[in-house]
Amino acid sequence: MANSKLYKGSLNTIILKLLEEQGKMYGYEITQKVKSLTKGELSITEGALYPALHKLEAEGLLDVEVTKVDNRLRKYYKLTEAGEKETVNRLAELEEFIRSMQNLVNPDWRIQ
Amino acid sequence: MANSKLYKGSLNTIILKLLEEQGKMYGYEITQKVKSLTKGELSITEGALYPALHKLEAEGLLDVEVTKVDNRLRKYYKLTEAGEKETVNRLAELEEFIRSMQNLVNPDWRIQ
DNA sequence: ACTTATGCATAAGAAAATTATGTATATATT
DNA sequence: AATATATACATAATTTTCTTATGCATAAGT
Repeated sequence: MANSKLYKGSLNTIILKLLEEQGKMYGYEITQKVKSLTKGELSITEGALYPALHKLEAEGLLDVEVTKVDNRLRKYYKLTEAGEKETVNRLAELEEFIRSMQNLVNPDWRIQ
Repeated sequence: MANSKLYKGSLNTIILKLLEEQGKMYGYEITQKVKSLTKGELSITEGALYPALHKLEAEGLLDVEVTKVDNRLRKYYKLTEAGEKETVNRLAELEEFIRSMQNLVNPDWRIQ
């Protein structure tokens, strides 16, 4: 993965944003969604994703619902109320960060 | 620093980009430049900056020139030829990364 | 039969920061 | 004159956040 080193620190925000958008998702689904949304540019490794989900749950930002589909386990995650609030904050931070990065590396870019 | 956790992985690219732009810079100057360019949004800590400069130098991407100004030490860094080539690659990667992140967190954004 | 996809998880290690600390000189403030 | 802030470098200890490797299990494709 070309950009694998670059998304450090934003994984949690990506997870929260996707859950805000999609309502509920399970781990494997998140990895596939990120791949498709970024046309393969970013892939989340399982070694990063699952610990991140567990931590967000421990922090009270996510709720889990375990189900079985086709005889296989699925753990659906969704935002708690606290998670919804926190998502707003983290997204604002990430967007501000992206703008700052753009100012640094390409001051000519403009956001419409 | 609000966004301090978010630029992980991009510090080296930021350094290279600034040196490409400015020709030569010293460490303290880089910290101030990043602050001013991002209106205080990003600040590079010294504990991150100096090891990064040393590493880039060890990799042959930077050259150093030590001078004394007002009886104080300054270490001016500039890109080597290898550094100039690498800067192009890393900037392309970072820009691609930024676009990917935008697709994830705000698909409505467009780059002009 | 074998491989790939789906789905979870964790441990070991590496990378890249933060935080804390240290040294030293110059300038501004009280 | 004393003190604080700014300038300028550096490194060690620690933490955060990944990657890589490994493991288990079922389903679907070849």
